[in-house]
Amino acid sequence: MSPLPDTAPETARPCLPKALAESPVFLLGRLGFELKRRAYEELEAAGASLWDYGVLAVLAEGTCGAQSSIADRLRLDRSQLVGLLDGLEERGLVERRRDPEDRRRHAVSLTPKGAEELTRLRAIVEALEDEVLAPLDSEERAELGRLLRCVASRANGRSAPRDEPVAVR
Amino acid sequence: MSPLPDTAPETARPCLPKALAESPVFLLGRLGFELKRRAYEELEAAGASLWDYGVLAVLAEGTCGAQSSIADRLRLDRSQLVGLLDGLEERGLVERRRDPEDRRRHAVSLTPKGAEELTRLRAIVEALEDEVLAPLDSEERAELGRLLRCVASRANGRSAPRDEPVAVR
DNA sequence: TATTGTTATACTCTATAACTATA
DNA sequence: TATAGTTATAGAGTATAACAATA
Repeated sequence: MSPLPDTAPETARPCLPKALAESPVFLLGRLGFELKRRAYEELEAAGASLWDYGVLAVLAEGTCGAQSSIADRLRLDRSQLVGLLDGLEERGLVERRRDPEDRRRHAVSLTPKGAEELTRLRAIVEALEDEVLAPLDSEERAELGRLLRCVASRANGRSAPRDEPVAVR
Repeated sequence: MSPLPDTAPETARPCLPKALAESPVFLLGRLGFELKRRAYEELEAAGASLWDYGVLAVLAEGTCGAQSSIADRLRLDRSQLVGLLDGLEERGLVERRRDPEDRRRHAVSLTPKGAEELTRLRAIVEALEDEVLAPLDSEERAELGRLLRCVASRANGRSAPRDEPVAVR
């Protein structure tokens, strides 16, 4: 009605347009993005990166016979992994050793110190998880998890059949 | 057991470590990120960007009395908005006109062509939505939407009280 | 010649800081 | 002086390409 008053009414509180705020996909995208940003931020404050966390988590499931297998699992480019492993190795969290049978390869494994670090980082991520999921009771959390896994499993199987980077961060 | 065979068994199919793949927050982050990437990609193929979509969606709810109000709603920096509006204006989708009462301000509004474009882009996003949510029946979709809104509303109210960028993309 | 790990380079997106014109 | 819009610059993150060693 009034021609553009000082503080326009439609922008009194900065909020997203309904069309977006109600779209599940938009919400998913925004939440996910924000979440990653926060995880990144908090891990960084703890002296690590989200990628570090991913790498350590992969190695916790067993030594990797080649660096590229880590990269593949995280859908990370090999060249990016190099720097990450350099940092982790310097900090004594992982160990690279040449494969005597194929001297091009490096077997990568977690050191005891690396396992400790993973525990520490996991605690940080879990705290974030608790905080973000706080508005949901345990039943709702389980349901959300189920729905997400359902969506994710298809997205994995179909939308990234080859080399589409999915990016842990 | 066997010392690092050619294709290490634990990496037969490149998949995420369980610790990550089962974490709802990690799933949320990954899905959201991937989703945004795809939306960005598909809109770009249609000659627009995710930001364009956001800006048009904001304007569809009414003329904005100042560019900064658009930026605030999308949690986008003012300086970034300039280029976006330039592009949209060149394409005749939005209109900038000086506010006669405060000549520093530009009122921004959607043109009829812009409204059409929004419809077109919305269709693209909705198609993506359908595709991604395909594994869920309509009841599950509604439930997912409910849970996400629940989590998001708190995240908005709490985690970004001031100037934390939440980024449409 | 193909592959593993590595290094170097370029590009995209975003964050920050200046600048102008109005108030 | 403060604010709206704009422009310019720098940084992070990532993608791509070239490279050396080994197969």
